[in-house]
Amino acid sequence: MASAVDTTLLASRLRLALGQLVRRLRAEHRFPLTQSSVLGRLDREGARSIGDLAALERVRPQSMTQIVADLEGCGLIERRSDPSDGRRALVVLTERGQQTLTEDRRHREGWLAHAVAEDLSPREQRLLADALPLLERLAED
Amino acid sequence: MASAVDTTLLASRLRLALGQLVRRLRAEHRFPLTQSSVLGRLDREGARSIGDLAALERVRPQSMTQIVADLEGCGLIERRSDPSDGRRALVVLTERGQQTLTEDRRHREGWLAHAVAEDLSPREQRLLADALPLLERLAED
DNA sequence: TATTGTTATACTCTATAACTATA
DNA sequence: TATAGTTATAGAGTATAACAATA
Repeated sequence: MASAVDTTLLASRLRLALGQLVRRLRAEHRFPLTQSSVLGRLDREGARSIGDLAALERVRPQSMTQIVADLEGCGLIERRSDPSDGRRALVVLTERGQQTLTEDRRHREGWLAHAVAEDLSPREQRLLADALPLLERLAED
Repeated sequence: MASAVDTTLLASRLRLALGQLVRRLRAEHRFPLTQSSVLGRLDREGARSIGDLAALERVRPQSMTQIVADLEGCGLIERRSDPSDGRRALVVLTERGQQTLTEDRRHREGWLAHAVAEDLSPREQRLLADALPLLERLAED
């Protein structure tokens, strides 16, 4: 059996690495993290209400209103009123949003994808891919 | 040989997970990420100038000035003028900063350490620990 | 003149509180 | 009255620009 992991130390180093990575990402990417995240989610999962998006992205509904307004201003998403409930606004990707997202992916989403592709060996990429679901679980709940 | 990793997709999912994790961390921790990072670094590596800290944490010197001023306001660090260069200000942990840091660690640094300890199996903790150096390398350069 | 650090100011992202509209 | 969303405002965190002090 492998030696036990010091979870406190692990968390501490993870937090440090996360902070630096996010600062680098913010400097490199065209879209704020949450906006990018919302675009990707709409692409993968289809139309969503603002409240749903807020819950999924773990921001307040008021914050999501602003995020959606910004994306709408860029022409990347559209609102469609829910026919069954006049209060709800469904958010969908526009064609331009779809294109922008695809472009972004095709260009490897900038710095991070480049770093993953260039600085990590195939074996290390595999290791990171295996560990990623753990990060996603930690982020989920 | 294992199948090749889609680095674009990997980067995309990693970015998503990072965004959510950082939002959760920001909500859970007593110190902003960078302040916490600076305290930990001073503890591990000893006195550092403001310019050095800025470079290491990848923020602007002006931002580090503010961060150090906040930490000084809380009594967690002290400035000492460098006897060999009157321009430089060396930043050192105070006893209280040391205590605060130790406390924080002892309490598992809050949410993240708890999540790592509770939500991940020992095997998964090991996997995350193995992948962590990769994240640190990505954050480094 | 180059380097270290500070001050002043502004921008980005998200939060809280109060409000409107629909159910 | 409860729910979905918006508007207004504030706060944290970091950036850029202009400046002061020392080398």
